[in-house]
Parts: sequence; C-alpha cells; structure tokens
Amino acid sequence: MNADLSEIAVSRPTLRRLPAYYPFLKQLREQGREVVSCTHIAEHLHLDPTQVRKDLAATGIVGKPRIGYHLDELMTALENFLGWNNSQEGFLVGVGNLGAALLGYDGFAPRGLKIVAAFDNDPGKIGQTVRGHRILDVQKLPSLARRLNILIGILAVPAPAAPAAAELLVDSGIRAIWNLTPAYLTVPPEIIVENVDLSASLAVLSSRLAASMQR
Amino acid sequence: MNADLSEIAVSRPTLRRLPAYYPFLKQLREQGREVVSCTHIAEHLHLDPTQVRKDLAATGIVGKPRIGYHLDELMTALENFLGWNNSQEGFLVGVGNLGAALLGYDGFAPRGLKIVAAFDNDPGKIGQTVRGHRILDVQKLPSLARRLNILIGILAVPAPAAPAAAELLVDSGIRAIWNLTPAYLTVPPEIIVENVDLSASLAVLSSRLAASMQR
DNA sequence: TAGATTGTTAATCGATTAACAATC
DNA sequence: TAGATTGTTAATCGATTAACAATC
Repeated sequence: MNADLSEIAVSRPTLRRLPAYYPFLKQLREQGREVVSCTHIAEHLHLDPTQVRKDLAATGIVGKPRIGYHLDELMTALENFLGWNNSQEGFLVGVGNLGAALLGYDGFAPRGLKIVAAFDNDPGKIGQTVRGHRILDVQKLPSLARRLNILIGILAVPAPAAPAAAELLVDSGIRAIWNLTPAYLTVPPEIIVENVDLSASLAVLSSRLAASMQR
Repeated sequence: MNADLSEIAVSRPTLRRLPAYYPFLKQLREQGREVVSCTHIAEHLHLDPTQVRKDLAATGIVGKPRIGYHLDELMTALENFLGWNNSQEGFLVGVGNLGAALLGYDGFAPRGLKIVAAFDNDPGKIGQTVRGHRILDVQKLPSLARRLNILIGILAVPAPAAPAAAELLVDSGIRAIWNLTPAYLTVPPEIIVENVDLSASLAVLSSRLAASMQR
C-alpha cells in the first residue's frame, strides 16, 4: 500500500484530475521533451495554471522557477502518488459483455489494479476462458478472496443481481467495491463503494447539449 | 429537446445526483407508498435533507409541508427535467466488448438516449448483428448522421483510435460526444465532450481504500 | 392544536482563481 | 540583468449545511 496516497488528505477534485495529466506528459516525453510548465499543461487541458500547480504539488513534486517540472520526475511522482507502482489485486464479478470488456482492457494494470480472477454464476460461462482468464464459479469467491486477501471487488453483474453480489463481496472480506452497475448499493459503513455512474454522466451530457442547442 | 433542462442553470453536482434519486423512488412506489419526505430520501442515500430538498426543487416539484412529495408527481418531474421522456438519438462508434455491452444495456433508452446505429471499421464485424443491431461501416457514418440529424456520438473504440473517431464525429455534424475511452479528446470549443473517466474513479477508490487501511 | 416537513435565507465550508514575492 | 515560472497567501466563488418562518 502506498503511503503517499494518504499522507495528506488531497481533495476529491484534485484526485480526480491527477490521472488525466499523465497521458499528456507521456506524449510530451515521447516527443523528446524533458521539461514542462504548468502553463503549458493548463492550456492543453483547459484548466487554470494555478490549479495545475496545486494539483501537482499534491504529489510532492518540486519545480524549477523559469523552467517548469522535469518530465521524468513528474511522471514518477504521479505514478507513486496514485499508487500505480503498487498494484492492488481485485476480483471481477460478472463476466457479461461489460465484464469481458474490463478483462480485456489493458489500462487497469498500469493504473494499479490487477484483476486476478473473474467470477460468474452462469454454468454456461464457468470454466470457459475469456481474455486469458478462466471464469470461476462465484461460489468459490469467498474462500479464494480470504485466501488471497483480496480487498477490491469489481462489480459488473446485471443491475438486479448487484445487491446480492455486493453482499457476497462484503461477506468475503472485501473492503472496497468498484460498482460499474447502475444499482445503488447498501453496505456497512466501513466498506468503500465507488460508483461509476453512467446515468449521472449522461444527465450532464444531455443538459449541456440542451443548453447549447438553445443558444 | 426538453426546455426544462436549461430553464435555470442547475449546478453540476445537483445534476449528477438527480438520476440517483429515481431508483429509490421507484422502489418505494412498487412497495405501494404514495408520498416520501426529503428526510427519508436523505437517510437512504446518505445525503443532507436540505440538499435533497434543493436538488428536487430544481425539477420544479412542489411538496406539501408535514407530508412530503407525492411519489408519482416527483418521479414525473424528474423524468421531465432530465429529458427522459424526450429521447435523443445517438450513434455508437466501436463495437468491441464495451460497445457490445452498451448495445445490450437496456438502461439508456429509459434515460433519454436511444442508440439508433452502431459502427465499426473492422470488416469482420461490419454486417454482423450484435444485440439486435446490424453493425455498419464507419465510412457510412457521416452521411447517415447528417441525414438523421444525429447530435450525440458514443465513443467506445480502442484508445488509440479515439482521436480519429472523434474527428469523424465532429465532421459529421455531431454536437456532443460521450467519451467512454480513456483518451483525452481535442475538439472544437462548440463541441461538448463528456468523459466517463474510469481512471479518475479508480484513483478515488484506491485513495479511499489506502486511507481506510491506514486507520 | 401540535408537530413534522417544506421552502428559503443566512452561515459555513471548501475549492478555484487572483495576486505577488521568491527564484533561477 | 530581465523575465518566466514556481510556490504560497489572499480573495472570490459556489456548493453545502444550518437556521427558521410558513404551512398543512
């Protein structure tokens, strides 16, 4: 577990923005650049330069006046701060289309999440191999989760199955649930639930579109 | 297009919370209840009652002191405000696992987004039928988008293909892009981009988990 | 009526943005 | 040196929460 992540409480907005800086920095690095200023980053991502400076400061990086930040240093600071060098293992529950997409997505491992096993309750799926992962019977989840000391559950089951699956995860000693279903989960207060809320995102999209059409 | 959506500028946080109220209200309605108070909603969703009251006020709903809100009225107000009764049509670009999951997901139509066509550039996929949708050649997208006056593009291609796909959408007259890829899109300022940012969500999850483990 | 709840105004809190000294 | 940029403090802005009158 990365100590940096919780050394100082970093605001939620900052935490959400930090991962977005990385791809741009990587791109600059690939172009051969060695340093970058906040102004430059802010311009590209349509943010305020001061905000970028404060966000980056959260990672502990120190820049040079008149120069900016050393790219390699900055990228390493981001990786360390976000725990990307310190992977957590997670179990995926539900291997439908979304689950299969998650299994096949190669962007999680470099961002500190390693999916080590995938579970389903469909006898037609159990035993099959999807994207290199053998699908296991969800009944085996509790014992395996305790044995491997898994802390993260990734929920990708159909909405109606979500509450029961969440309960199973909690009973298996999992501490955090990444909820990719539209269901609202009721769990004990010590369990962390992070919702990927497509409805919310869609509502913002619709509203912004409506507003732009009116002009 | 629903006028309510842009009548008064509603704050982003409110807009993001509103869709989450609905499933709880629906559940209460199915249990035969006819009214609900803010206190009750707030308790269930772990929010502040005043916040709930202000959020709901944005939809134009009027409650009754000592009673609360009439459930049917409140649900209708939410549906209208969020444009759920006034569907927009969208094109899906990219029918990999994620795209297939989106095509199969029945939660978009009731939330105002109807996927009317799906596109891919893989000759092996074009012509095939996925979840009842025939996959079309992405080269046909521009003419079809203009003919049907499509305003929303849903981007579910692999990250490296995202910038080109976004450009195609923009050139096809699309006004809003729902970006489900991890790529950062650079588009003209009048184009609305709404990112479903899994990295950001994952960063928050990791950070909260790290903080909770330290205690 | 008494009391729970709404609607609204005021206070607080936290994040963003502006200003500016320090520095290379 | 001059000037661009960092780091930081102060000001502003906006969202959340508290307080309370109105109401059924």
